Amino acid sequence: MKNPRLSKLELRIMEVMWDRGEASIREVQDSFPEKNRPAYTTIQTTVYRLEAKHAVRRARKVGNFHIFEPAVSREAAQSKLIDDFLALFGGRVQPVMAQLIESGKLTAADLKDAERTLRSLEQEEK
Amino acid sequence: MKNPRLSKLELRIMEVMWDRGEASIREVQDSFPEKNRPAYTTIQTTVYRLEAKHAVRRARKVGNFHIFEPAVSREAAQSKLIDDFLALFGGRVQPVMAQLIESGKLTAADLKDAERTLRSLEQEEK
DNA sequence: GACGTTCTACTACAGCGATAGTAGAACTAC
DNA sequence: GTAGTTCTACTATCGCTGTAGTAGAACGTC
Repeated sequence: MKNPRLSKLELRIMEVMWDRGEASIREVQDSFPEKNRPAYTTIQTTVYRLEAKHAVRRARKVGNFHIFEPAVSREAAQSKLIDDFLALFGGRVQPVMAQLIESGKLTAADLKDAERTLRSLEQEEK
Repeated sequence: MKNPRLSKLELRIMEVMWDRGEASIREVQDSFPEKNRPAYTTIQTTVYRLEAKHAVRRARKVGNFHIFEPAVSREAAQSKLIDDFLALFGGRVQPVMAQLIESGKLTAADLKDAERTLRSLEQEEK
């Protein structure tokens, strides 16, 4: 129940919540490009499911509509996502890195970046 | 149809195919730990679905059973997997790396490794 | 060649996610 | 305070995945 598994659409909705701090169903729907925008009730159903999973909660009511806010952090959700993904590779990071490099998705610049991140994290922990 | 999306169980079955080059349904089933081994027909159904997706094909028949072989490469399948995953992060590799580092799943040693892989790949391309 | 074993081909079903419709409540603008 | 708009709560459906059962064919052993 805590740190639930989020689907693609659910995650897309959570992004809006995380970015804004809170959002109504209408706001979430409007955040989709006009072309390819799900029906209001599609978003609604999915937000309700997020609520059932305790990923969002109703923050307050304005007029006749509810405003929702995240109940899980972006970090926690992304971490869960990555765990699930790594599990498909036997939980090992190495094959993922290899595949990323071979397909050209991970460049030398990305690696430099990663090293910087790592070092600054190490710094913090001291 | 080419480079299909594979589910967790499908992928687990493909691993056996890739490792051995070919396998019967029985062999695939036996590859699961005794504790937590799906029913024979569960594997069978899933192999049939892989066949429908053109991820495996029937290589030959021995006695009254079929032997299957991969029809997509591990690289292609993993690449698809990673693409789908990255799409959840807006197709960008950076947030994934950051999350991996922060959660401690990606260490300095892993990064060194990755650099080596990258360099040897660059070498090859010359 | 009869018997038990193993496999195939097919069917079934439940849970989840994406999708959206409908009825009725609530609100807003006159 | 009535009319149109918007939202809620609920319901429905479809495709995919994991799960497995059943009937009958094929096979191996004596």
